[in-house]
Amino acid sequence: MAKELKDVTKAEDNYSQWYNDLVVKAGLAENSAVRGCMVIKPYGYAIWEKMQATLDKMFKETGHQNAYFPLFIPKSFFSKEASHVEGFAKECAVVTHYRLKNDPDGKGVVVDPDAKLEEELIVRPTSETIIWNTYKGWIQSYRDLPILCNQWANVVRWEMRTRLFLRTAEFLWQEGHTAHATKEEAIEEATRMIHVYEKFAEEWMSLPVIVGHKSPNERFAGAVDTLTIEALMQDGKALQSGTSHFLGQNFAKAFDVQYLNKEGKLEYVWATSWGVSTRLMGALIMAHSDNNGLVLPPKLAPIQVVMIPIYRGEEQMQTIVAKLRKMADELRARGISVKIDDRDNVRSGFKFADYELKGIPVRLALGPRDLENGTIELMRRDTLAKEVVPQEGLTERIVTLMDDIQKNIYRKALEFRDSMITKVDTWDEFVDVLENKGGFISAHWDGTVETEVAIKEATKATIRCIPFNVPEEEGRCIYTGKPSHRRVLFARSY
RNA sequence: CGGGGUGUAGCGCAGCCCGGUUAGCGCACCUGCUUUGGGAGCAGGGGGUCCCAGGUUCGAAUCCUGGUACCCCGACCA
Repeated sequence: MAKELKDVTKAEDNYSQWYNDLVVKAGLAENSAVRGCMVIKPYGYAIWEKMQATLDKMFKETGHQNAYFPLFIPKSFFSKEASHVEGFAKECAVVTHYRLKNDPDGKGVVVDPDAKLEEELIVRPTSETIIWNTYKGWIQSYRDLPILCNQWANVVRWEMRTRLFLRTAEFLWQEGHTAHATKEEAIEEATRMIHVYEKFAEEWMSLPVIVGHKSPNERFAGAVDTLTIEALMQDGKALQSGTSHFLGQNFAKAFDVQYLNKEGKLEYVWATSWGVSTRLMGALIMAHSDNNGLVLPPKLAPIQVVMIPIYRGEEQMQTIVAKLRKMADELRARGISVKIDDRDNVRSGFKFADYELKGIPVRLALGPRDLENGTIELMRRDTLAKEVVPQEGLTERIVTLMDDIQKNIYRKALEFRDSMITKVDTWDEFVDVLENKGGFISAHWDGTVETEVAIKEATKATIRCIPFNVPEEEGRCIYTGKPSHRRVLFARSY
């Protein structure tokens, strides 16, 4: 069959090809004509919109407001924070001219050399610099603080290698940028927001994540501390799914943002920034999908219930569809999104397969047999289990089922994730687990950047995070044998 | 930027090595009939700058040279 997916369980050697295939066939996105960019198709965008709406609400509940800052950043802004420029310089798209003209030698257009910009503009890879340049004008006194802004935007990072959703040249995201009077308040904000992401991942995406600190080498360019949520994909690779940075006074100093405190003394402002992107879509797809396609958690599924009439002849179809409409209305009244697929140009078997591919949580099929018996066939996508249930009480059953499915998907992902955290105390074991099992490796590390880099070079594994809740434990570094006070999590990652 | 692969109908591909009628197959699409409880069947039909440019040749999808795009694997990264 044209739409058949490869077997995911046999895809270890090329999981990313399988993933790509799924994203395209499920109608989420496709590669665009522009290098490294993607087209997000309506179905994929509908999922992203649900994510957006939920996150946006959570941000507002924690006191934040939305704002918007320019797409273009003057080049000089970038050089103001040294480690920031170093981190992003290699992947910036640069605007050098502002006009085209007809090609004097013939067809088409060329860049007009007379239209060269005095100062080049960078297409934002992230907005710290332009925002802090703006905040400078907003902040004079402690009464102006805190500033708690979020921006929904696109950013561009000219990556060498791209993958749909996980790493595209242009991607959609939100970036929160806050300014505070004290260090403690900024740290509290960064911590609060990583927990917002944690809650969103676990409760909406059914995606278990590990929350912790990034190691110095993995830290955001310009941050004092980076907090992260790390998820595990089904191929055993980790995915950084959201980050929240404590920026210290680095950007305040770079952009000279000071405020007058109650005592009349000038002080530099403390900052945070935090973001999640369309990469979350990749996490959602890679964490839950199976050989039949996507598996969407009900809270993020654009369509939660699909109804398919089974019929012979026009007359029977009318009767069945009318019955389905009534059921659909009842479900909608309970806030459940329902689609009735009464197309008669495709057969029901095709529809079944197609909605499974798209990950619709619940499928209902109503046919002549059910009309006689007062029943309906119900299938849940997460387990693929089918049962024939009475029409009586259907709405209540489905309301409960939505919750069940949401939790079951989470539980399944959690069991897998936990089974893929391996405690390791020797280097041989470390290498063996990486090669043959994958997943997170909980091991001791001497705390130095040199060791971290050496391990990365030897194995491609990086420190994904130093979990918040990791217990103190004396041990010896897996690589150097030097003393260590706690385990950290290593993994190969996307 | 290095290594590998692929560009032929909307999609997936065969044909190329060994040049030769009107370029072919599956899916999709259109029309009709029969079907419809797990990806329908039959019949008819539409759709092509064979990636681009140059060269060899009586003749190029096929051979040669150069370009280009995309995919996979690395390095870089959310």
